[in-house]
Amino acid sequence: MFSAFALIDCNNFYASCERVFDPSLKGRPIVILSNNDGCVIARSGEAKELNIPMGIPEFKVRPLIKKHNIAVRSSNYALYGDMSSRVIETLRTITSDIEVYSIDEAFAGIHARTENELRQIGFEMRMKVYMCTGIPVSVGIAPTKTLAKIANECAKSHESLKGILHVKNREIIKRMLKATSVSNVWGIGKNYSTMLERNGIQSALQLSEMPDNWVRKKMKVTGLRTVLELRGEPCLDIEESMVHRKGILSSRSFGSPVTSLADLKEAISSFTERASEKLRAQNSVVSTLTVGLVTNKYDDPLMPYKFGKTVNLPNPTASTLSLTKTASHCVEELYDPSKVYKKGLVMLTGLLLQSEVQRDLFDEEIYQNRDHKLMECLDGLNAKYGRKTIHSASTGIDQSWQMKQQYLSKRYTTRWDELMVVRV
DNA sequence: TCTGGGGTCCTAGGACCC
DNA sequence: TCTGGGGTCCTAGGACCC
Repeated sequence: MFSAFALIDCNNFYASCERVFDPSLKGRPIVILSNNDGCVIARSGEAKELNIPMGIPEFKVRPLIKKHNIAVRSSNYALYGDMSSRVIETLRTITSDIEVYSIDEAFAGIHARTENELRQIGFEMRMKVYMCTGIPVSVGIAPTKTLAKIANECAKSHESLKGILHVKNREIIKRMLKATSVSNVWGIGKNYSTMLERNGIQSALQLSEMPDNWVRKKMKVTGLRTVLELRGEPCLDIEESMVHRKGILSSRSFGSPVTSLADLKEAISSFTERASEKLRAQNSVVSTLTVGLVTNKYDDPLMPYKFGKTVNLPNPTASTLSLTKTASHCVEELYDPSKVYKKGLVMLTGLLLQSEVQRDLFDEEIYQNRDHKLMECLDGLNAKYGRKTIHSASTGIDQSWQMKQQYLSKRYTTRWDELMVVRV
């Protein structure tokens, strides 16, 4: 029996999603902007070729966009999220051993009787996902996750490989690592690659040949794991369920600068509502809430621009009502009328499973008793009739702080009223 | 004019305990 | 001059990912 790790990665995922529903975009360069239409966060192959950098503010490439008639879209997470689940569902028909790693990537454990069959499985994944969803994917297959990541990169960048690379023996692995720069290794970020290059280490192969204790000292245990994986020794396994997150963050830049306390409270209420929905979705309660307000960090780089307040909750809860109240108090304490706010955030940490919570001896109106049923009812209605059917009045009506989404495409797969129209 | 939004893991150091 | 020794828990911050 032969086993290996496969990494399945959607090619230019956001751009590909837009293309599935708008064929006029085929062959045309596309960029997708971050929330609030701030930065470029995804590009089609054509846009990459035009040297539009990842993460660049949109206004800096506006001339280029005009010049090359580049299509621009706001992030449409309703669409991308749904397409992502369809890709995963398709993969699950091939193997159940799947770890959803991000919105556009999944690891799979694959097993076969021959080496050749492993590669066949990769082909099947690629074909089937494209047929069922219209999304092109690349597949890298290798003895460890870290090597599968690199194999995937190669599969994507070398046309002759037709979107799939299976590295099975030492020779091929060595060749691949020699051609991979250390900064492109999964787990090696900007800081480590600068440090490594200072020490004369440029390729992934060189890194894999460094002594264990040196790596351990310079890059901690996580770095050592990466190196072992490069040598073909698996340290990371497929993690099938990541159901319970350890922290929940809900934050947004405002569509336009906010100065009034009332607007801030609305915005923070709205973020709190969203965060507590996520909290209840994983059957947890929270014991620590942090509210943050952010001003423009580019105004004066020497001045503080982040202001936060953290509250430990005596009774862990998942009630939107009680969390919103606490968050509002935090805003009142943080608020400075002389400041112009750009962004707000709500962070929930110290999450506990609801079933594990210790009840407070003296508090009779704890979450389990009172708000729990109300929240259940509210979540039920929103699940049935769509998000925000019922929501807290404290989140405001006109929501002038809402983010900009000037170039949003339709939610083709999740809204009846936004279905694609086909002419006959 | 204009600069994203989520997450994870690990470690060092302080607080506190006996 | 000199100030125990061994733990645990928590938090902040740094590193990374997409």
